[in-house]
Amino acid sequence: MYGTHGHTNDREEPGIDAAGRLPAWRGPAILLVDLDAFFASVEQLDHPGWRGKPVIVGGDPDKRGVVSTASYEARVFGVRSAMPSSQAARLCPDAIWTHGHYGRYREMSRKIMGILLDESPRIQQVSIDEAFLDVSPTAHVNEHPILIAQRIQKRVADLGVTCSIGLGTTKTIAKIASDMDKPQGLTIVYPGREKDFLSPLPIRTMSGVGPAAERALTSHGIRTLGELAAADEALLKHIFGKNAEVIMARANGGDLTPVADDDPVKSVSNETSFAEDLSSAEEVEAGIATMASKVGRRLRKKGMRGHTISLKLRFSDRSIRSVQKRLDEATDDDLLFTPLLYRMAREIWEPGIPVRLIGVGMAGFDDDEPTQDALFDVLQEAPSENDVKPIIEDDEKRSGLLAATDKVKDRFGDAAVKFGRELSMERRTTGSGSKNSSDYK
DNA sequence: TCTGGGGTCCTAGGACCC
DNA sequence: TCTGGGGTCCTAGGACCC
Repeated sequence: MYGTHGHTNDREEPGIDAAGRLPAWRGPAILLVDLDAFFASVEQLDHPGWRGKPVIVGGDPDKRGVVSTASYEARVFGVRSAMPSSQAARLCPDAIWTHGHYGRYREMSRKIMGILLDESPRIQQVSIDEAFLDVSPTAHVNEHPILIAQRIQKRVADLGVTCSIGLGTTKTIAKIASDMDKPQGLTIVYPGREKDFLSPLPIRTMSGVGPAAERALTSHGIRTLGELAAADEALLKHIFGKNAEVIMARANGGDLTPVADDDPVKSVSNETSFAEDLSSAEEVEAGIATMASKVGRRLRKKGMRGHTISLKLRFSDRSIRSVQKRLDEATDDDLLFTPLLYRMAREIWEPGIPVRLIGVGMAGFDDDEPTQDALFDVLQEAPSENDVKPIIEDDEKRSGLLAATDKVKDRFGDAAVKFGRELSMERRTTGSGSKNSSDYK
C-alpha cells in the first residue's frame, strides 16, 4: 500500500528498502489514466441524491437505445456499456436513467486534462476520459512515477470523480494494467517484468485484437499474448496485414510507440438510429437533411471545409451500405450538399425499403487551404457530375441564412430551427445522447 | 421491446495515366 | 498485334477503439 487514496496493486513486488523508499525506476514510465465510470460519476457528483444508487447513462430502452455508462452500483446487476438499454432495464429495474449531459462531461474532462498536463507536458488524450502520460525520469525531472500517479489520483479525487491508473514501460502495458483494478486502482508493472505480465493474458485484452482477430487467432490455437508473441509471422501477416509487426511487438512488451500529441481531425460525422424504421422518400430525405445540417453546423463551428461527403444507411436487417463522393471544392455548407446526398441515397436505396439508421459524414480536409470564395466558385463553375441544385441558389443569401440559424441553434438548441424537409426527428430517434462509452469492459 | 455514436485505419478493386 | 505493369486517385466495406 502506497497511498491514502485508493490502493496500489503491485503486479510484481518492488522490494521496498528498509526505509520504505521506492526502488529506482529504470526505463520509460508510461501512465494510462482512465476515469472510472466517468459519465455516471459526473451525474452522481451533480445529483447528490443519486450517489450510492444505480445510475445508467444511455438511450431509451424502448427506442433501440444502448447503455453508454453504468455506475458501479448498476454494474452489480450485470449492466455494462454497449448493452441494449432494454436488457439493462430488465437487469436493473430500479436504475436511475439519464440521456447524459455532454457539455458538462467535456467541462470536467478539460479540468482533469489540465491537471495531467500540469503533471507532464508529454500527454496524449485518447478520449474524453482517458489519457497517456509519459512520466519517464529525465535529467530535469526525476520524481518517482509512482508518486506522480498517486498525486494525480488525489488531485482528480479532489474534483469529485475517481480514476484508475496503469503504470508500465509501454503504452500497451499501461493500458492493460489500468483495467486490472478499478475503481481508483493503481496497477504497476515494473521494468523487466513486461513478459511475465503480458504472456498469460487472453489475446482480447490487448488493444488491436477485436472479435474478428480473436476468432482467427483462436482457430489457430492462439489464446494468450505469450502465444501471440511467439506465433508464426506469416500467419499474423495474414490476419493483421500491415499491422502484424506492431501487434507482435505489443504482445511481447517491446512496442516503443511514444506518447504523441493528438492528430488533427480527419472526419466529422453524425448518425442516428430511429426508434422505428423509415421507409418513404419524404421520411428518409428529412432524416438526411437533419443529419446534414448537424454536420454542416459542426464544420462551420470548427472552420473546416471538406472534399468528401458520405452517406451511410443501415437497413432493418442491420446490413450497411454507404456511398461517398469527392467534391470539386471543399465545403461546409449543408444547403449545398444535402441535395447531393438525396441523389446519393438513390444509389443504395429505393423508397419502400425500411431504413434503421442514417449517417452523414465529411472528410478530406487535408487538401489545400480552403479559399474564402470556395463556395462562390463551386456555384460558378461549369456543372460537373456531382453538381446538383442547392436548396437556395444565391450563395450569399444561403450563407447568411446558415449563419443566422447557427446563432439561434447556439442559443436555443438544434431543435429551434428546422428547414422544410427536416421534420422533427427527435421524437423518433433513440433519445440517447450517448456518445462515447469509454469505460467499456 | 436486441444491439448507439463518433471516430481512425486498412484493404481490395476499378479507373486512369504513362 | 490479344496483352504488361507501376503509380495514383477514388470508392465500398469492414475491423477496431472508446
